[in-house]
Amino acid sequence: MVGIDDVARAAGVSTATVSRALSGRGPVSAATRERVMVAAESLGYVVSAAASSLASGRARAVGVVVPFLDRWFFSTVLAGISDGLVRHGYDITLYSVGVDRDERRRVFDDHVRRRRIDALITIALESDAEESASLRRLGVPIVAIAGPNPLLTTLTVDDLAVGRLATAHLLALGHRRVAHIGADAATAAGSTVPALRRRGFEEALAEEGVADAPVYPADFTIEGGSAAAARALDAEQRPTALFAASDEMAIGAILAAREKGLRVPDDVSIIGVDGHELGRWFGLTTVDQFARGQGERAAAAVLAELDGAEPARGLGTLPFELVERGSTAPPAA
Amino acid sequence: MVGIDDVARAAGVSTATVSRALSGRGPVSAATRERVMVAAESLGYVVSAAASSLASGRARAVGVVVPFLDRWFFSTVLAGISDGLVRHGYDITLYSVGVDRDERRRVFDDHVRRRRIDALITIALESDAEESASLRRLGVPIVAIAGPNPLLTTLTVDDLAVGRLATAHLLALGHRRVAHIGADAATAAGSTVPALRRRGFEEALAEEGVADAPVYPADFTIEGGSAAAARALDAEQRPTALFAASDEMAIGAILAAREKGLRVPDDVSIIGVDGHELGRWFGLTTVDQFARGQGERAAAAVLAELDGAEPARGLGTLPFELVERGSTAPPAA
DNA sequence: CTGTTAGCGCGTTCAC
DNA sequence: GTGAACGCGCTAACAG
Repeated sequence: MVGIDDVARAAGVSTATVSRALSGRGPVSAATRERVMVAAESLGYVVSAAASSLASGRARAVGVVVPFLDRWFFSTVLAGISDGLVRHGYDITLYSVGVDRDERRRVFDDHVRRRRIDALITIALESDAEESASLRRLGVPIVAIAGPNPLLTTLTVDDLAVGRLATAHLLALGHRRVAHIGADAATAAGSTVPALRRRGFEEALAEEGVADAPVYPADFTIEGGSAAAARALDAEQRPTALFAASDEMAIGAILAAREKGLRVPDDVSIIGVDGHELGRWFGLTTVDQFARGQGERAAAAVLAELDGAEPARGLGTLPFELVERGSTAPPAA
Repeated sequence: MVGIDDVARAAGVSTATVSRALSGRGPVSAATRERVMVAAESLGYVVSAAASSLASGRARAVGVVVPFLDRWFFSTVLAGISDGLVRHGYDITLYSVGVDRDERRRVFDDHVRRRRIDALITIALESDAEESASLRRLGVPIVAIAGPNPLLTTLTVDDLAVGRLATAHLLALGHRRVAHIGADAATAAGSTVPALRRRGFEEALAEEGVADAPVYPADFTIEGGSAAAARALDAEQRPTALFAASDEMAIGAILAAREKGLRVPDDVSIIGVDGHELGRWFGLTTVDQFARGQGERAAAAVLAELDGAEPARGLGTLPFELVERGSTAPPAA
């Protein structure tokens, strides 16, 4: 392997100078730098990340923790993160964790901790106090794309507002028999993304005096959305509108409606949340949350902190926007 | 930071013994190992990956290179890889590269090379001789999920056969006016996945004596598939069946057909390739290639080589299977 | 089975 | 602006 001393010899300087010239930290005359770079290039030298990291404490790598890799939202956010980070020369170390608490502990306390990373980004992890503390102990900037968490720097979509916006859209069209597809009663108690969207739904309805709107729990997949919608549409008092807490569920709902011979939006209006690329093909009205942009912003936030900026603890508010397509309309008279 | 000597002191042994006890390499008495592990646990010690990697040459990390993160096939394969690797204690370093040759060079020659990884998995990279050589020079096991490449260990789907299978299905149903949505003429010359699928299409038709089947180039997205299908279905001699080289394009084709008021499969049969989870919702007949399984197999192959197995150069053949759903049927009389 | 010792390859003081 | 020397934290011989 060609090492730093090979380059030093070839350039007729010391290893210290090579290090300075190549890393850009510390003073080196332009001429020397040039000679070093030429020598390094012609020898095909690249620093050893391990050695560099050990000696400097920096790693040029950012850890990213996701709960799922094969769901649209997460892979899209990840793509945004990658874009933002790669341009600045950072590598990504990927950690995929499930919901199992012990597995999560193991990933955080072993894998993440032993690998030197300069910063960490988590997506939709909803870390409790213990996990947050464990993360902070890593001693690196952390950006969590998740609900507000005073213990971490969070990039947050106001999902309560998202839920209200979607519901308000339905109400404004004149719907009063509305059902929700999303968090079940148990999780609704917490402040996870699904819980907040559901609560936004309930609050918006309450303000309008609409009571007893049913909620059909589902797991955020097309399949789950379809099954939940099927139940909703079979109800005695069939709802005239459905608010699904994700686009994948909303698409499932559209498919379920079609299977029942119901027309969207004539017989039932459907709105989702996400801005899934598939949405436009279904004419799905949705609240777009710009997933890719979230990843890019997380990357930018992390880079800013690495540049010495103060951690913007809990300040990052992410945009969202109602996108009206054809799946919602006033209820049939 | 708590280091190995803290543990050594706490356990009353040398650092070498701690290293041996914790890594499991080298002889340690059960009693000593136990004491070391307790000490490590109570101190919250974890090895420094950088130091360990520097000293041992191993990194407990595998690099994964993908061309896209936010397309179903790639994120699904990645999920499979992650599953397979994480269970064995390996971390994943993720590299996302575009098609730009210079960018690819930079990623491979700088990022991948400087970071110590124990192995590399590439997905759909179709590396030319130069890139393959550059990869081999890394000196670690490499598994490429891609077309056969004598320079690398490849896990290959026989895409020529896939193309033939899909086309044969259409022919067996009695279709003779068939069109393909996939590789354009320029790329069809090569031996990329799209090119092979297209050639399989052409060969199967030729054998059946069907000539001049049109090909409509598209970019493997729903949108591209939809646009290509729209052109195909507007043709003078409208095809009775469409073979799209990916499920996303096939879904686009179904949507395009619907928009034109054509019924699938009554007016036009459509078949895809992939096994995209969405397929079942569209009743899409397809050739499933078990994306997640591909990732798992790549992980297993890499782990086997790391365990000392011989690189199975170019032997890995991946399964595929015709999945008949409702989007194909005999042509209308 | 265990301890001692010498690096792994580089970044960083500190003098010059 | 540049070089010498030390040490980052750990593992791999080698002795014992």
